[in-house]
Amino acid sequence: MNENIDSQTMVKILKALANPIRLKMIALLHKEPKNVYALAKEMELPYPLAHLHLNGLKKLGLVKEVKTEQKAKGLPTIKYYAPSEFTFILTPENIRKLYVKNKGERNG
Amino acid sequence: MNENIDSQTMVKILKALANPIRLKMIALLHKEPKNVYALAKEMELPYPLAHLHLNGLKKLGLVKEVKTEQKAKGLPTIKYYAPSEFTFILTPENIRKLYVKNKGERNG
DNA sequence: GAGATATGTAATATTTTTCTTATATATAAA
DNA sequence: TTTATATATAAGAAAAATATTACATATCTC
Repeated sequence: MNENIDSQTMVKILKALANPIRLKMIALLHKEPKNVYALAKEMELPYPLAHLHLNGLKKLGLVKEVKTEQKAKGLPTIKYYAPSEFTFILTPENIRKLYVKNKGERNG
Repeated sequence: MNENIDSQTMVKILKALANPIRLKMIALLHKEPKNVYALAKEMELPYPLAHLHLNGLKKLGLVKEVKTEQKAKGLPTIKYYAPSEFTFILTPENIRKLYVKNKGERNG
């Protein structure tokens, strides 16, 4: 799956994705990077709610700021987000591996 | 990812896996099929809680009954569970596909 | 000036999830 | 006869997640 991720982190990532709003956000941002305001409009959500959900994804590194734009001085910088290029392969075997502690394996 | 699964079902599956107890259950059952009582003891959980969590996984088809055993007549049948052989590949692209409605594509 | 654009946060309220306690059944072992 | 084995469910309590409302800032268009 993903390099040395532990079970607690995996639970956090799964929790982040296990929500209809956040999952759809990933889908929409993958189609085209968007700012929170545009995302909120498109999804018909109040801005603070959209901001809250996108923030959760951002904190876990599932989405990233990919571009900024300032239309005029004084106006807030518009921030465009896109999903990061994650790949999580969920199988019983991979889930089991999350609990096999990885004692810092390295070459050298 | 997985044959014609829709976003709502995916959210349910992710919710089921996005819990430390349920995720560990999958890991433990993958190592070796177990009954709920044994699982509860091993995880140091009260039986009703273990039963509750395993039931959630069972309802979604993430774990299955693989063997039953009755030690004596009158005694309850011991039910052994193991994870089903699921594979969910989580990528932004696969998540996007969840929202592209699949108009019953078939051959013939 | 009102409404739309655009950001962000805090406080509260609501809803959902999770956990505990209690109930019920039945046998074997100590 | 108490404890351990083994199942299952329901009710209520506690905790966490989710959603709303309000606030603060700033410009542009109508």
